[in-house]
Amino acid sequence: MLHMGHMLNNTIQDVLVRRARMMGKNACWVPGTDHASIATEAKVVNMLKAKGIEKRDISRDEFLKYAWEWKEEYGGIILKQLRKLGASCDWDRTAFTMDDIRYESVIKVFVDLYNKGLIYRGVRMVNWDPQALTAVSDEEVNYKESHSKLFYLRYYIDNGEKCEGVGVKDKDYIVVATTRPETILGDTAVCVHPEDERFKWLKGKRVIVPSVGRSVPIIMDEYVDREFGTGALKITPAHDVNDYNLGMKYNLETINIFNDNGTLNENGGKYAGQDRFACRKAIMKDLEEAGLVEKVEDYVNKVGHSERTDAVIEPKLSAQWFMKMTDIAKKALEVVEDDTIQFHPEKFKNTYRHWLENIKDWCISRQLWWGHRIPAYYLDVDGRREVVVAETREKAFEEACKRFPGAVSSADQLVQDEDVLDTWFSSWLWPISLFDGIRNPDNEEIKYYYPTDDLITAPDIIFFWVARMIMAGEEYRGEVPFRHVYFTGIVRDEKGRKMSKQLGNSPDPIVLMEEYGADGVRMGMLLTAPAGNDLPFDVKICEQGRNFANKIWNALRLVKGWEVVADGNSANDNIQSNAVAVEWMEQRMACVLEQIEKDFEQYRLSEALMNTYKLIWDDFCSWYLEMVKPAYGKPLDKETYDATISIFERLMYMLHPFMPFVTEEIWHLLQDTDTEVKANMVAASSIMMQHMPVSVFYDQRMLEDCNKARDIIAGVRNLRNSKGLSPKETLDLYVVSENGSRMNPRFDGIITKLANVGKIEYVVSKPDGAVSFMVGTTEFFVPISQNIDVEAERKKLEEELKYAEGFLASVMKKLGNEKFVNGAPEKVVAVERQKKADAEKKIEALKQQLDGLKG
RNA sequence: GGGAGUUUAGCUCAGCUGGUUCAGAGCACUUGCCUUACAAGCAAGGGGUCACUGGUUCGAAUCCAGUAACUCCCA
Repeated sequence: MLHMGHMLNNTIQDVLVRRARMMGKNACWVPGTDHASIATEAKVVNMLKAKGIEKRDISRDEFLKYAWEWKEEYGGIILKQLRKLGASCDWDRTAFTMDDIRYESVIKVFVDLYNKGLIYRGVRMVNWDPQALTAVSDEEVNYKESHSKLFYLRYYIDNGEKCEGVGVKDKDYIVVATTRPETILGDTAVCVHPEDERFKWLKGKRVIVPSVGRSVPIIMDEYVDREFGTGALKITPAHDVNDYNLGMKYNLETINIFNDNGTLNENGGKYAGQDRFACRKAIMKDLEEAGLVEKVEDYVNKVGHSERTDAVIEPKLSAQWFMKMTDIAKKALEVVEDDTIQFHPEKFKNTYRHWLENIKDWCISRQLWWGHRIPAYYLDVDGRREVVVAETREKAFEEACKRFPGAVSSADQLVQDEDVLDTWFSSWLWPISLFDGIRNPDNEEIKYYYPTDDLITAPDIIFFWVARMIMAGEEYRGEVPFRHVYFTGIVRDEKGRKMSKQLGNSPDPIVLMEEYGADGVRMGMLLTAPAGNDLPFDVKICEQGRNFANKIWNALRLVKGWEVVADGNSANDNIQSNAVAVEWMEQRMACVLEQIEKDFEQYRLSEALMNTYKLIWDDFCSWYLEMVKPAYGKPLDKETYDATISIFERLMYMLHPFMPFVTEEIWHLLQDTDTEVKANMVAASSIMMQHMPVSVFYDQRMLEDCNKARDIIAGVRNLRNSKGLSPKETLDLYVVSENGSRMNPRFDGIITKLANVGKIEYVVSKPDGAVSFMVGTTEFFVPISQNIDVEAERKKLEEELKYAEGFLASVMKKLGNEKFVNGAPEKVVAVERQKKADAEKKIEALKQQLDGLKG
C-alpha cells in the first residue's frame, strides 16, 4: 500500500524527471519493486496458516508457488497507485528484484564475489530473529529503550563440593548482576577486572552457577566495566557477542541453551521447552526460593528488536554467509568525501562516514525461502563437507568434478544451500541490473544511462541501500551509480510522531488525492518538505495546493472570457500601459526563472515551488492580470491578448513538474483550436513535451520602477482603507518634486488604473485638504473631500518621524566612529552616507508636514 | 556511552564565505470588502531581545567558546 513516505519520495522524483524531460533531456525513470524477503515470507506463512497449511508441511517449490501468487496479487498495487499521483515513469521498463534479469544478476554477483574471496561462510554470532526464524544484518536491528530489571545473583565459591545453595556462611559467594537470568543456564565463566581490588582474592578460584550447579572458572579481563552492577560479569559465550569473544580468548565452553524459535532446548534442563521470557520468570522464582537472589533493581536498557517482526533479537551462534566490507567501504567513502557524489543536505555525509569507518562484515544469508537462493552446493568428500559455488547446479557439478575428482557422480548429488540472500543484496545492484549491466556489461543501455543522476531516498536506508549501491557501482562499473542523493524527510503527524501503520496516524494518500486532487496533495507535500527536514504533515497544507489549482483555473476563465479585437486603437485607451505591463511581466518572469534555476541546482525544491507559486499568484494574477484587464464590457487588443496567452502558457510550463494535471488541462485550453488541424495537433500533444523556459537577461531598472509604482498603488489603497474611502471613488495624486525630478512616466497609466486615480500631478508644496504617504524619499498627497482627522495624522507622522530619527542616530553613530570609516570597505561607508542623506531628507519632509498640520 | 544535527513570527521554514531600511516567506491571525475570474477570493494591516551567556570585530541572526532544550544516528 502506498503511504505518505512513498508520496513524498515519488513526488520529488516526478518533479525532477518532468523538469529534466522538458529541458530536452532523455529522462528515464525506471519504476520497480523489491521482493521484501522477510516481510513477504511472513505474509505468505500467515496466509497459509489461515488456510490450515503449515510451512514445514509443504515443499520449497510449493511454498514458492504460493509466494509468487501473492506477489502477483499485491506486488503491483503500489505501482498502480503511483500512477494516480501522476508519476511519469518509463512504465514499460518496470522491474522486480526477482525477475529473470535481476535474479541472474544477483547470482552472478554472488559467485563473482565468492571467487574474489570477498564472500565467505563462517560461524559467527549473528542477530537472530526467533519469530522470522532467520538471521538479520546489524542494520536490521533497532535498539529500543525498555524498562527491565537488573537481577543480582549469588555465585558461591566452589570448594570442591557441590553447592545446593543452602546453609552457607558469609563471604563465600560473589554477586553477579544480569538483565537476563535465564542465560545462566549457559554460563561458562564469571569475569572480573584484573585490577579490581574487591575481587583479587578470587584469582584462580571457581564459582558455582546458581541453580544450575555447574562449576565455572573466574577469569580476569580488562573488558569488564567495574562500575556496572557489582563489577563481576557472568559469561555466556553462546548468547552474547562480547561473551563469545571472551570465550574464544579464554577457551571457554560454549553452551547453546535456545532453540531457533526462542524456547529453551535440552540444555535448559527442567526449563526445556519454555519460552525464553517465561523461563526468565520461572528461573527467578526458583532462585528466590533457593535464596540465591541478592536483590532486584529497576533498570532501563536498550534491547534490540527486529526491524521486520519487532521480536526481541537473540544473539545466536550460527553458520552464515558474510561479505567482507573493509576494502569496498573505503572506496565508497572516498567518492562521497570528494563530492563525486553529492548528498543533499550535506549533513548526511557525517552519518555516512561514521558508518563506513566502523563497518563490519555484512551477514547476507537469511534462513528463508522467498528470495535468491544461495548458489552454494555441498558435497561429501571423504567424510568432509566441501562446498562449490557456481551459477547453476550443472556448473557446480563441473567445478566439483574438477576440484574433487570422483567425489560426486551426478549433479543431483550436490546439495544446495537452503538459505536465500538478504533482499538488499539484490537492491544494491539496482542502478546496474536495471539496464542489464551485470549480465551484459557492455550493452548500449547501461553505457548510455549509467551513471544515473539522482537518487531520491529516505535517510533511514542510507546504509541498507545508498552505501551499498555505491559499493556495487564501484565494484561492477568502476564508477559511482549516481551523482546526487536527495534525502527526503520523514513524514510525521502533527504530534511529531513518525507516520506508521501500527499507529494508524497516516492518512490514506488515495483518499487524500480524492479530496484535494493529486496536484493539491503534491503541492502540500512539497511546500513543507525542504530536503532532509522532517515533514510535519497536516492535511491542511493540501488545501493550499487545492486553492492554488482553483486560482489558476479562475485566471484561465478570466482570460478566455475576454473579447479580443484586432484593431488595437479602437479596443481601449490602455494600449500603452498594457504594453508596459507585458514588458514588465516578461522581465519579472526572467528574474524569477533565474532564481528557480538556482533553487533546482541546489535541490531546494520547496523554494522553487514557492517562487513559482508567488510568480503566478502574486505577480501574474494579482498584478499583471489586473493591469491589463479591460473594463467591464470592453474588449482587449489582440496584441496584449496574445502576449498574455504566451505568458500564461510559459507559467504553466514552469509549474508543470509540480502540478502536472491542472497544468496539462489548462495548457490544452489555452491553445488556439480554431481549425480542425490545430485542434488535432493540440489534442495529440502534451504539455510535458514542451520546452521549459530558460532565464534570460532582464532589466533590473524596470523591475525597480515597477516596484515603486506598486508601492504607490499600495500607498493609495492603504489610504483608502484607513480613511474608509471606497475603491470606487476616484482620487487625485500629487507628487512633491522640489527640484523638478520625475518618476518613470511609463507606469502612470498603471497607477491610475490600479489605484483608481484621476490625475497625477507634480507640485512643489502640499495642496490643501490632503493626506500624505511616502514611498522612499518621495512625498505623495491625496486630497480628500471629508474632514481630515488632524490628531490621527499628527500621531502617524510623529511615529514615522521618531523611527526615522532613531534610524538616523544609528547611522550617525556608525559614521562618527573613526574605526568604521577607516576600517570598513569604501562601498559600505558610501551606503551609510546615502542612508544618512535619505534619512535627513525624510525627516525634513515629515517635519514640514507636521508644521503644515499646525497651520 | 560515542557521534551528528537543530533552536529565527502562533505554525512550518529561508537567511550563501559577517555590512543596503536585515530581521524575511508561506500558512494562520486582524480589519474592510459578496469590486462582473476566483469568499477555496480581493485589498490593507499587526506580529520576533534571531534559545541563553560570554568572546572576536568598527559592526554578529551570521564567526568562536560554554550552557540549556529537543531530534536523529551508532554501540
